[in-house]
Amino acid sequence: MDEKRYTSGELAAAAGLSVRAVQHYDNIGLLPSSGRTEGGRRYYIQDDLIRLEQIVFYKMLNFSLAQIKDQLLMQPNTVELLEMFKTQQLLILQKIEQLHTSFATIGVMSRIVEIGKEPPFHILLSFLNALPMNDIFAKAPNMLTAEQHEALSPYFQDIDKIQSFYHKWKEISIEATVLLYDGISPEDQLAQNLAKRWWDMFFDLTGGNLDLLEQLSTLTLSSQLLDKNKEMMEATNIYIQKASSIYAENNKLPLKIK
Amino acid sequence: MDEKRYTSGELAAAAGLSVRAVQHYDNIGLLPSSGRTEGGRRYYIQDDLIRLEQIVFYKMLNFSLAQIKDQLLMQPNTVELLEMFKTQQLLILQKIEQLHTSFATIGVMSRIVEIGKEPPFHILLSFLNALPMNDIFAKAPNMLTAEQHEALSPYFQDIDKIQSFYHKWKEISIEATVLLYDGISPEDQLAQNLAKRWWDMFFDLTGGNLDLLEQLSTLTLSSQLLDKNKEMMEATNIYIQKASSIYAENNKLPLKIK
DNA sequence: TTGCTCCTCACGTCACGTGAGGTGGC
DNA sequence: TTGCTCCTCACGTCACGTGAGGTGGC
Repeated sequence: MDEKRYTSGELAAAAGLSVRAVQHYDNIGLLPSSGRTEGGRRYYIQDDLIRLEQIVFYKMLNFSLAQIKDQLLMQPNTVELLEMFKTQQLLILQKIEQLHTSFATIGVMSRIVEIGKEPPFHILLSFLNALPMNDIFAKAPNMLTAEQHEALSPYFQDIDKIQSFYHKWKEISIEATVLLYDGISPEDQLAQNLAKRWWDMFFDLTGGNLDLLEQLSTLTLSSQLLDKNKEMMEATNIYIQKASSIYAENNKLPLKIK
Repeated sequence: MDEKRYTSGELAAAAGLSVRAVQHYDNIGLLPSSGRTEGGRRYYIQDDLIRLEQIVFYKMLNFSLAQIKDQLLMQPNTVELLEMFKTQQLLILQKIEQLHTSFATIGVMSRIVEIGKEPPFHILLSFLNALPMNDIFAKAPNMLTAEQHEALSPYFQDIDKIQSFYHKWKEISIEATVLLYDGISPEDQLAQNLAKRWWDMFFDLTGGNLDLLEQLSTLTLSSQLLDKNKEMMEATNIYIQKASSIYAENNKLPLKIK
C-alpha cells in the first residue's frame, strides 16, 4: 500500500510557504525530498510535512535554518534544548531593547523637528552609544547598590514592569540630554515636564509606595562606559536630579533628594 | 588656508565604523569622498564627518542606507520627515510584537520540554498563524466593542501598559491552547494557575478597579482570521473563560462572567 | 627601508525572490 | 492538445566582512 504523496507545491501550500522555499530546503538538506518521479519532480510523504511544520515553527521563533537543521531537529536532549531556548530568549530581549531605543529616539526626533529645531545629531549619537546596549535583564543587578537592590526586588518580578521602567528611563534620559545641551534650565517648563514624567515613572513602578521613592530616585544606570560617554551620562543624570528636586519642592512631594 | 583632511581610516575611527564601511558608503554614493590624493587615496573634510554622523545615527534608528541617502539626507520638509518617522515607528512596533510573540512561545516550549512532553508543533503553529500579526496599536480599537472601548480608554493611555497587557494576553492564550489540546480540564491546577495569571493581568491593567473587571473579562482579541484559525481562537477563548469563572468562584472574586 | 594604511577586485553571508528557458503530468 | 505545475540555472537582495595581491605615505 502506498503512502499519500505530496508534490512540492502541495507541501508548500500546506505549510504556507512558496515552492521556491521548499526547493531551497531540499537543496540545503534541511528537508530532503523523499524521492523523484520518473520525470524528475520532487515528491514528499506525510513525515516530510510534519518535519516541515517543525521547521516553520522554529523559523517563527527566529531560529536560523542552520540551527534548525543541525541542532533543533537532531533530537537534542532536554538540557541542550532548554539551553538553546534560553540563549534564544536572551537574543530576542536584546533585539527588543534596541528596537525600543530606536522607537523612543524617533519620538524625541519628532518632537525636535515639530518645533522647527535642528536635531543635535552629535549629542543624540553619543547618547545612544553611551546606553548599555547589552541586556539590562542580565546586567540590572550590577547597576544597583545592594541597598537599592533589596528595596527594589519586589518590584522587579514582572518582566514587563522592568521593561516598561527601563524604556521610560531611556526616553526621559534622551530628552534630558537634548535639553541640557540646548542650554535649557532645569527650572524651565520643558525640564519640569520631564521631571513629572520621571516621578510618574517611579510612582508607577512602586504603585505609589512613597517610602521607596527617595531610595529609588538615586538610581542611575550608568555602567561600564567609555570615559567620554560616561561624562555625558553623568551630566544628564545630574540634570535630571536637579529638575526632579525642583519639581518635588514645587509640588510638595513628601520626599527629598540629595 | 586648507581645511583639515581625514583619511578614510580616521573618518571610520571617528564614527566607530570600519574602513570597509566608509569605502562602501563612497561606492554607493551615500558619502562620496571629497577627493583623492595623487596616490589614489580617499580624503574627507569636516562636513563629511558631520554627514557621516547623521548616517550612523539614522542607521541606529533602523533606517536603510537607501532611505538615508534618498530621503532623510535630501533636506526633506518637516511634514515629510515626520511622516517617515511615524512610519518607521509603526514598523518598529510590529517587529517588537513579533519578537515578543517569539519570546513568549519559547517560554511555553521550555515548560513543555521541561516536563518531558512532546511539543505539539502543529497546534502551536496554528496558534501563531492565528495571532493578528499586524500591529495591535493601529487595530486595537477595532477589536473592542464601543462599550469596552469607553471603559478601557483611560487605561490604554500608556503605551507600555497596552504592550504589557497584550503580551500577557498572548502568553496566557498560547498556554491555554496547549492545555486545551492536551485534554486538560479547566478545573485542573494547571488551568487554574493560568486563570490566576489571567485575573492578575486585568487587575494590573485597571490597578485593581473591580468595576471594570467584568466588562474587561469578556475581551477577546480575535480579529479578521481565517475560518480555521478563528475556530481555534474561539475554542481557546472559551477555555480561558471557563477556567477564569471557576477560579473566580473558588476564590470568591466579587464578580462573575457570563 | 620598514611597517602600517589604504587601494581594488571579488567572493561570501542569509533565505529565499524573480525571471529565463524548458518540460512533466493530468 | 492545452494549461498549469514544476524543473534547473543564475542573478539579485542588504550592508558590509574577509581575504588576495598590490602600493601609498610617513
